[in-house]
Amino acid sequence: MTKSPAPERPKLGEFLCFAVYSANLAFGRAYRPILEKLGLTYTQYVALVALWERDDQTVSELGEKMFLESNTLTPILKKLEQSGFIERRRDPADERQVRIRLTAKGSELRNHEIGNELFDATGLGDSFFDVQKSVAKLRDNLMRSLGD
Amino acid sequence: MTKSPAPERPKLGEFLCFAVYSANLAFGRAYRPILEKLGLTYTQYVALVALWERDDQTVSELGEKMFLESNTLTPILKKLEQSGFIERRRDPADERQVRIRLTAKGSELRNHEIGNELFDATGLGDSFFDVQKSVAKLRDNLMRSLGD
DNA sequence: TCCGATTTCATCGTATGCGCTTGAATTACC
DNA sequence: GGTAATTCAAGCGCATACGATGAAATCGGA
Repeated sequence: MTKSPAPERPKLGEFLCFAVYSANLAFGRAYRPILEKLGLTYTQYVALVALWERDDQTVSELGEKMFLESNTLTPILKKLEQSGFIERRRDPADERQVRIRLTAKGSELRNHEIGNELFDATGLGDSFFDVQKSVAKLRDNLMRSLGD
Repeated sequence: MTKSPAPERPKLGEFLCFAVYSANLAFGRAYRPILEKLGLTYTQYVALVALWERDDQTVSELGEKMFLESNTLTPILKKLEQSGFIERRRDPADERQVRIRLTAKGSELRNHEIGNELFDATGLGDSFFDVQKSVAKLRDNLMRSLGD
């Protein structure tokens, strides 16, 4: 959306949703060549970051942090398993759940300093953190508005 | 990425790219039920907004505004044509180019006030415009860093 | 003029996202 | 304690994104 009192002819450049959409495309393009060298896609990388934060999560837990459902996550996790970054195993205590664990190969990547070179590319300087917080808040507000 | 002096264990919640990624998911989910009623997907809607701003554009021109290439845009525009929102026609003066024009049906939607109800859902209040500008700037900086 | 380079759109294969549905396992409830 | 409801992962179809490639039209220099 644009703003509360909408202009007669809304312009793409005034849409917050489009700014977010296109910034996401830009991040995807910026990350791709970096992650490609490691044999990772962006979403796979996000899953690894979530697992570095806490290992041994179920698909749902991981999905909650990534804002994804199992139908999206399952194929991604299977790829990560094929590539040897993680292990997928049914929980013996509750066979409905699949627990995701990092392998040694998956843990190692943690020290790779993957996206740091992109800090400068954002060109935000000191406002980096403010923008990060604002966008996270925006996301949380939108997500909450869906749940009601 | 997170910040310049990286923490030992980067947390998902500190990533600007993840904030943008997940906010984009949230917008997609917020828009879906609204656009569904009109028989539009989000990307199709963006294409229409760009055409409302200026009608009769080539695929490349539209792609520049939407930050998309013809390989992504072509199937989307074909869908919009099938749905009767636009017309696709080769430019007689240069048969390489395909010109995109709104149909009457496509023009009408302009007055539909589509995303305005989402303004409140963002929960940003007065900072809405600042966030919009910051994220657009972020996108432009990232995109520029790719072009060099 | 002629032919190679460039431009423009389109096709193909891969990887998400998501709604819908299925199927297996567990829990709740009478 | 047996059946209904719930939970959880996964399968399927559709709609983007994008790199690589192809094909047609145009351009430009010898």
